[in-house]
Amino acid sequence: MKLTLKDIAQALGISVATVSKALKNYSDVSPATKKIVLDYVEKVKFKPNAQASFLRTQKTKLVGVILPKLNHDFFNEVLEGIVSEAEKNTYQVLVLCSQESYEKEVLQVNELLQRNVDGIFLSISMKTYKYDHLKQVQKQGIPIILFDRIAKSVPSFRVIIDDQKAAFLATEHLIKQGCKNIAHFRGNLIPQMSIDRFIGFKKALEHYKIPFHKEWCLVCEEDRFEKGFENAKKLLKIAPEVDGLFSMTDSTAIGAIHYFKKYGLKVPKDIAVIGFSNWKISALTEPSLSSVEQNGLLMGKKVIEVFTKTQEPRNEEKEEFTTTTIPVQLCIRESSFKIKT
Amino acid sequence: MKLTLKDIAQALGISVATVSKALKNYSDVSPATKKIVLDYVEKVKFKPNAQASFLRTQKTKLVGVILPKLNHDFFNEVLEGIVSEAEKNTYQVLVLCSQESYEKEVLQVNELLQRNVDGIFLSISMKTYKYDHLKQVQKQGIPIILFDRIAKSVPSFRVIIDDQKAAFLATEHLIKQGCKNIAHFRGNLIPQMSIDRFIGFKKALEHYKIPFHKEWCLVCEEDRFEKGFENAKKLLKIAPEVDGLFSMTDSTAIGAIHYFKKYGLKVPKDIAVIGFSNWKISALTEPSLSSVEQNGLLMGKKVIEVFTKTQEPRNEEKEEFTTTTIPVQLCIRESSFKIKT
DNA sequence: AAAACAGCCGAAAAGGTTTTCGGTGCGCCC
DNA sequence: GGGCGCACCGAAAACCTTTTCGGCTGTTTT
Repeated sequence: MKLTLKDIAQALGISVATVSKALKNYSDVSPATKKIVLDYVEKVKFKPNAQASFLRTQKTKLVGVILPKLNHDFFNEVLEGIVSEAEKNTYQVLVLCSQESYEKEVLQVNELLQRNVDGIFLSISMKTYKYDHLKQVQKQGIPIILFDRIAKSVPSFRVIIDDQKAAFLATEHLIKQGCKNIAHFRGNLIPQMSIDRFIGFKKALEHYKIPFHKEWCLVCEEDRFEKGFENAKKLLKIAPEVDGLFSMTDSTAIGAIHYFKKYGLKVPKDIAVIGFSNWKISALTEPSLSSVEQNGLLMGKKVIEVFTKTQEPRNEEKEEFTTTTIPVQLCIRESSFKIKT
Repeated sequence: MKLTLKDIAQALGISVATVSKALKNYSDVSPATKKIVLDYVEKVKFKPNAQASFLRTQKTKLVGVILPKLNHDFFNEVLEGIVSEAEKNTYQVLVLCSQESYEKEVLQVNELLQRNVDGIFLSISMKTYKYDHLKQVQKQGIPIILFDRIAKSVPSFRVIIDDQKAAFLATEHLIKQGCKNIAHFRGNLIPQMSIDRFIGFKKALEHYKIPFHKEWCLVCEEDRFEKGFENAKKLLKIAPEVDGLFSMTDSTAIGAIHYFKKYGLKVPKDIAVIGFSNWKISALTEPSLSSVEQNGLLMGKKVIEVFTKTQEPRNEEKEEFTTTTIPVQLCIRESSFKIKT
C-alpha cells in the first residue's frame, strides 16, 4: 500500500541508500541522480516512514504536554502557543490532561517516555507533592520544561510569570485608586502560585503602609465563581468596611462582584475589585473586570523556544537550566477604576 | 541507556522471542517462565519501544485531531472529551490547529498521515471548499471522523449536532415567550452550520405563522462580540420594533445585548435574546444569557467511541459510515425569560 | 607507469519488536 | 522401539530508514 524507499529504488534502478541520501541532500550523490530521485518522489508523493526513521535517528520530533486542566482559558492559551510554535519547528504535540491528579500525572509522564518524545512540558497538578517522576525524566536525558506551576525544589527549565510582582502591581493599583481596606481571596497552599500572590499582596500593603488584616484573606478552595460569591458574603459579614478586593482569579472575582451588587454595593465606587488572569470573559461583564494579563500565548511560545535550544547541537560547556519570566501587565477596566492616574 | 528486549533476554538467559511472547501472554510459553519474565520486567521497569513495535504491528495507538481554533470554548470541550476518552482506550492524541486555513488543514492532514496515526478527527475550517485531502485519507484506509463542521458532500463517519433542530427550538422558545418580531444574526455561507441554523430559524417562524423578514437577518462575518454590537446597532435602525433575537453564537448575542442596554432597551422585557453554544461566560453576564447547549464533551467522547468501533476486528459485512447526532438542549436563563411556560 | 585522488554509488549493519515456523525433549501408545 | 502428539522455546525474517565504509570508475599527480 504505502510506498517505501525500496519501492523507489527499484522503480529507479538504484539502491535504497542512494535514494535516502538524495532525499537528505548528501554531498556524495551527484546532482543528476538527486534530481531524478527528487522528481520521482515528488510525483508519487512519497513520505518517509516516521517510525522507521526514529529507530535510527532516535528523534521522534514529538513533544508531550501535560496540562492540569484543558477547559481553562489560561492553559488553553498556553496550549495554543505551544501548538502553533511547535508546528513552526516541525514538532508535533501530544496533549494529555492530568485533571489535577498526581497519580495521572505520573502515569502520563511515563506514557510520554514510552513514546520516546523529544521533550516534556508540564504544569504540575494541584495535588502533586512528590517529584520523583520529574527527576526520572531528567535521568533519562530528555528535557523537561515546567511552566506556570513549577516545582520549586526541582531544578529544571522553567517558564513562569512573576506572581509576586504581579500581585504587588494589582494591589498597588487598588491602593493608588484610594482603597484603604483591602481584602484578598487566595488559593490553597499548593501550588506555590497562590503563596506568591499572597506574598506580593502583603508586600504591597507594607510598602504603602496599609494595614494588613489576616482575617480578610479568605481561601477559595477551588477556582470557581461560586467560591467567590460565598467568600464575598463571608467577607462583608466580618468586614463591611472593605473598599478593595484583590482576588486570585477572574472567576472568583466575578463571583464576588455578583454578590457585592446583590448586596447593594456599587463596584468600583464602594468597592474596587481586581482579578487575575484576564480571561476572555472579563471584558464582557458589568462592570468589566480589571485583571492581570498573563499572556499565556507568549508563555507557550517561550516553552517551545526554550525546548528548541536544548535540541541544538550541544555547546561543550555544561548545560544550565534556565528560567524564563513572562512579563505581566495590568489590564485596568471598570471594576477598579475610580481615579485617573 | 534504555533497556531492550535483548537486554532482558540476556539477563535471564532466554531468547528475545520468549520475552516478547511472555509479555504478550502467548500460550506457548510456560507459566513458570512467564512469571520469571514478568517479575524481572516489573523490577527493571522495562517498557517496549513504541516505534519499533509499530514497525511490526502497523498500529501506532496514536490519533490526530485538527481543530479550526484552539482558543474556543466549544472546540475546547470537544478536545477535552477526545483526550479523556482516548486515554481510557490507550490512545494518545496529537493536536493540531488549522486556524481556519484551508492550506494548513491540508498540510496537517498530510503530517498526520506521515506519522501513521490510526485515525484522524477533523472539524473543517471555514475556508475549506475542496475535500480531496479527506478522500485521500480514506483511500489510504485510515478512518477519518468529521465532527461538528462536516463536509456534506463527502461520505464519512460523522458526529454532529442537529443544528436545524436546535435553531428551531431556540426560535420556538422566543415565540412562546411572546415575541412577534424576531431577528436573526447568522454566520457566513460556509460552513454549513450557519445555513442549517438559518433554516431552522425560518422553519420555526413558518410553523408558528410569524412573518419572516429577510432584512432582519444580518450576517456576522466573524464570531466576535464586536460584530454582535455593530449588528445590533444596524438592526435597531432598520427595525426598532424587534422584540426577539436569535443570534448564531453567544459572543455575538452578548455584543448585541450590550448595545441594546446602551440604547436603553430592557433585556428581556423589550427584547428577548438567545444565543448558541452555551459558553462558560453566558451564565455570568447580566442578564445571564439563554443559549443552546451543544455538549462538546459528549461530542468528543462519541468521536472516540465511533473510532474505536472502526478498530475492532472487522465484521465481514461491508463497513458503513455512521452518523452520530448529539442531543441539544435549551438552556434558558434571564435574557429570554418573560413567561413561565 | 604507478600512485594518489575525487566523485559517485551500494552493501550491509543497526535500531527494537513481533510473529512464523521449525526444532527439541518428553511422555504415551501400539 | 518406532511413531505420534504435546509443551515449550528460539532462530530468523520482517517492518523501513539511516549511515558507515568500502569499492568502483576515471582523472590527476609524481
